[in-house]
Amino acid sequence: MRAERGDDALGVLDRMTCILEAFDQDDRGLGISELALRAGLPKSTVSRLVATLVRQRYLERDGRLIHLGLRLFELGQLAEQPRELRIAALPVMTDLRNRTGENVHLAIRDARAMVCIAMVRGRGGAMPAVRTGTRVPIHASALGKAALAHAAPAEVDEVVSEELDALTTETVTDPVLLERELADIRRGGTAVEDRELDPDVRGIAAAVLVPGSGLAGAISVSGRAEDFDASRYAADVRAAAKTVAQRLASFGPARG
Amino acid sequence: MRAERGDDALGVLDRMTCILEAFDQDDRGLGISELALRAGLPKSTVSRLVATLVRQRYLERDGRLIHLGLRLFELGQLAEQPRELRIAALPVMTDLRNRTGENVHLAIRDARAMVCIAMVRGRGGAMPAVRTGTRVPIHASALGKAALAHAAPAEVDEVVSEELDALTTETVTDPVLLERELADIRRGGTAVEDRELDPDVRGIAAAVLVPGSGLAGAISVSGRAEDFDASRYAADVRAAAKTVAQRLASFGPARG
DNA sequence: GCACGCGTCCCACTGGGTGGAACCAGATGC
DNA sequence: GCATCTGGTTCCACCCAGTGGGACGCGTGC
Repeated sequence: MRAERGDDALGVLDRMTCILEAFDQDDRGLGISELALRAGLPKSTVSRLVATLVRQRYLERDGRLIHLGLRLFELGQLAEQPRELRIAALPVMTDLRNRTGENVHLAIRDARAMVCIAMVRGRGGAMPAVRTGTRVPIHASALGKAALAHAAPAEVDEVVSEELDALTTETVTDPVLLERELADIRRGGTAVEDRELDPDVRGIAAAVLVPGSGLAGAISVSGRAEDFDASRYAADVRAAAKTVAQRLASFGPARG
Repeated sequence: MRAERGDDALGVLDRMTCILEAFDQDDRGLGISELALRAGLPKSTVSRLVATLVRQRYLERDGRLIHLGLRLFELGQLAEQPRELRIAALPVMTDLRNRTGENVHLAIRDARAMVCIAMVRGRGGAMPAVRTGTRVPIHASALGKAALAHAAPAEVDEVVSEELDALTTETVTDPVLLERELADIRRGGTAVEDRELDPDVRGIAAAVLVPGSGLAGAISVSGRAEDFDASRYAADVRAAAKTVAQRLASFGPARG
């Protein structure tokens, strides 16, 4: 009954990962047994490791329930890539949201997904489709398509070749159509998305491209599908992305 | 040349902590040697552990430079306490910022500090004194005082008895004065702060108190010291805190 | 060229980590 | 009341993952 990982040479850190991984979006604390089950580890091991992790403050414990700890949140905020981008982008995002009144998102590409690292809520109170810290599939969002359009052709092929799953009836899953769309994005500078991620949301995004060091992320404006006119915001989004890139470049020399 | 921790029975997880702890606010990546130095661990050990942590994606590596990884950011966002509070508070914060036009912060208490978990930038573009993920001393901020006022008397004593350091000339460091102020806060429902944290910032905050389960955090409005009138926002801040508490309570039964 | 600093690899040693089983605590039920 | 169940902790003999000093290789600068 070993832990279920491809390569079964697992050290303490791998076990720890299994434990931390076990938590997801929306559970309110797990007990040791449940945790052991999800992590695929013996209860005694989990009990011991959890005790250590609680001492280290990566986990918190409230009676029998275990939670991810505040310390983890703090550490996460120190992560460089999101931190720098967020600092560069926040004022620009706020400005963009003031101009448009819509929800504004900032995300970083990670493999086949975009990780949302900041958000400013619009005036309308439209429930944002994406929350900070969550991932969205790269092919099914304006953010993702904007980013993907500026990836190396080989990478694009790799993403596109894989089976693209449809999140709504509108999601573009045809490789050819998607590639064509990416070409348009490269030309026009913005990517649009029409109910491809959430049946009630539309959006428009632009990539944040830093001259020396390439793609840093993407920024988007989105709102309720009924009354959202993407074309109206294109210029603003493009300008915002450019400003963010400039600010980012001015902070310090690109790394790598 | 052992790692410098009070109790020197250190396992892998403790070593890992030493490594992750080594990163701070504003460095742009560390080399193995520098990291080993800061962590107080042998270079070979650090090299090996870092390799593992990179595999686990807690760290990222870009040539010789090591960074905290995106995965850590994602995990951190899953931490329950900040997540729930943030979800409950964000729309309310946005609304509060629209009413006031000033920077709005949300924080959670942790021992002698307040950890900022969300922020909405004001209209004025005043540089916020506090960023998401950072800590501010509990006695030197509106957020902190609002929270502290609702802690158990024993806890208050514990905090107050310790030496309180002055961050500016205005920071309240006298225990007696502070206790008196806390009493006022309990009475009036809001805490004010006048250049006590940053010589150019003033603010006002209210505690988010959830009936069954006590203090969940604090919410504040702050702005440039010159033209900031705390009293004008008192009612709004109080109302916002109350709304957040209600939303939080409505999400699910209190834990613990 | 030589010396220096940085990162990785090697390898004999050992104690931190393991996990099944026993144990304990509280809740439920008849 | 006793039996039972579920969830968490502790025990302890076994052993392999992790250790770290030192050798090695690489790039850099004097």
